[in-house]
Amino acid sequence: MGRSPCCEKAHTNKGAWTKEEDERLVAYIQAHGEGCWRTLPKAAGLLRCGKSCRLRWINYLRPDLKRGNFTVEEDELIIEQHSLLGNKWSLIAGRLPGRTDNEIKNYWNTHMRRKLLSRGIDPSTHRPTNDLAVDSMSTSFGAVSKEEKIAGVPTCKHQEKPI
DNA sequence: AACATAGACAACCGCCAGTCA
DNA sequence: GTGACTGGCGGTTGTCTATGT
Repeated sequence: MGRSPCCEKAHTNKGAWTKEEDERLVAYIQAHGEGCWRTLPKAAGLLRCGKSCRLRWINYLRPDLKRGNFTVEEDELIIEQHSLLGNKWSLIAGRLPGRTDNEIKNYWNTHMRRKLLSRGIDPSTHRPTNDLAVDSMSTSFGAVSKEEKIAGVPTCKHQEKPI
């Protein structure tokens, strides 16, 4: 069928955001709210894709973000939530005020994986690493079945979204 | 001092699900 | 009921910095 691209790629900037772009985006959102991401870049005078603006705002520019190191309590909460939810980063982020899904995902993939491995725990199954051979296929997290969702495992869409 | 490697994190890509005409 | 559009998500990549040799 061929989806239409989310934006005019030929006329959009890519890569790292400049300070000026950040300022434009923040100023626009403070004045008009988040609104429609597709039209926002044009309205704000940014040569960026709407998705890119959304990501930049959510992951970096939002005023309620708590930046800096994760606390021990946050570490433990992430491990606990990951063992329950798997790679549902947005859900985990919803339980950590001021943290974003991207931040948690990066933190997991760099720090936490190694931390768990050093404890002898497999980061994807939360089982002892020497206990892995058995049914490792069937216990993979991140692949939540429709049945599981219907049965009450919270879905990420439009739920528990941090503002 | 120069280079190589690893670590950290920002940003992009493709897919999926919800909404609406 | 159907298809297009949009927002949102998770996986992956790219780039910059720190550390080791």
